[in-house]
Amino acid sequence: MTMKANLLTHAEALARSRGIDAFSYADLAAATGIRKASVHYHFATKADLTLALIEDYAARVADRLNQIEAQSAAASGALRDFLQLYHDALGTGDSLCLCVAFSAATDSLPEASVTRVEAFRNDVTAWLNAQFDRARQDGSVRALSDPAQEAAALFALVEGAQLVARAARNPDRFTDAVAHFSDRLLMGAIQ
Amino acid sequence: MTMKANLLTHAEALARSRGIDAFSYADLAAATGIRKASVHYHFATKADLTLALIEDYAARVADRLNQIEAQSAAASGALRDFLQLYHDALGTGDSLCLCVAFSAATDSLPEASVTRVEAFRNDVTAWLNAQFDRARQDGSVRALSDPAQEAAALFALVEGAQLVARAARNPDRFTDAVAHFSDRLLMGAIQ
DNA sequence: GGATATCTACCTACTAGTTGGTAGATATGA
DNA sequence: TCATATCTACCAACTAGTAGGTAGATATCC
Repeated sequence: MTMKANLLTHAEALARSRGIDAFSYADLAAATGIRKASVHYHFATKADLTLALIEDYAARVADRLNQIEAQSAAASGALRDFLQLYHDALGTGDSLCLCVAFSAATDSLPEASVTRVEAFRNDVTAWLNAQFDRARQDGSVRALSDPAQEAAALFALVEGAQLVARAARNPDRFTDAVAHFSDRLLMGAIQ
Repeated sequence: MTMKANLLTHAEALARSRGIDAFSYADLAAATGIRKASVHYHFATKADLTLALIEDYAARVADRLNQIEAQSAAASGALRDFLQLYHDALGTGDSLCLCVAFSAATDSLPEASVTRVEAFRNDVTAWLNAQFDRARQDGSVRALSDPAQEAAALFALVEGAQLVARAARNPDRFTDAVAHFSDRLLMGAIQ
């Protein structure tokens, strides 16, 4: 792995476990074994670093969502995988998805990153919307209402569930919070 | 108002709009017109300040929830007031409820405050649980499942909806995210 | 009543450490 | 030789927190 990729990996882990405000170039230098000035060589400012973080993250999540959509036989299956994805992002309960971490610290983020996070949120919500549209066709979600409404609600639910689970340092809290929604996903023969 | 109360008011506003990490004793001194050392006179350390903040906040919210419960003729009315309370906490979209702000910054909080926030979260969830129990009696919530499950889901939903609305600087996003739940609250003759 | 002592609420001036960021030298490999 | 990647050594600005002092209100004792 290149040092740049290595720095991004460590920065992402730090941002997700501590928050963007709560890690420094010194932390990053210590984690990778190079000097602080060398970190600045790869990411001139912290604004550059946060933007690289969110872009890298958004690309990976987009790939994963496309993959989930392609693999799923019904909307319910895709939504179940989506819940699993956000559950797994918690690790042992000490890590948030980067979007939650960034949303919580909007004020200390440069404008470009704020805009990029907003675009990411919109993309994920649009993906959820598409799944609920599918569900309207395949009938794999019980008691379905308006897809856009469902998408907004589910996105807020998983973000909030992550926050609660991480604060309690217990990933089971995520499962508890989404249980009611999970129950609406039908386990039809096709999935 | 005493200077101590004044400091708490400003500190709460700063914590809710910027986050706990993102305001300093210098900011607080500037906001209240006294010197930094005088802020330390009232709150010796930032740990003391955060604990005072959450205790003050928890007491006020508990009072408000008791009031809501007492005033409501049906569970659906209490839950509607609860949604309104969290909606209003957003202001014009630049402020979170203190619980969300503190949950997002668990790592930079002293242990005592983390514990206090956790207790607050449990209290609010218990209150929601009680409302869903009531709903089981008065039938004012449509498609009701297990009260504990509903409480965990609704709490995560409002926290996530706050995060999304604040990141987008638009309180309407909160309303969108909770719309699906709102629709389940019956507008019976008793409320 | 008047002296003494204590308390509240603030002050100026400081410390030790951290932050993001820079200048310029040096090593490494194509 | 030249670009890439690293280094040492710094900087100004900020952080929470401390030391030591003061004006004025309030209590206590003779």
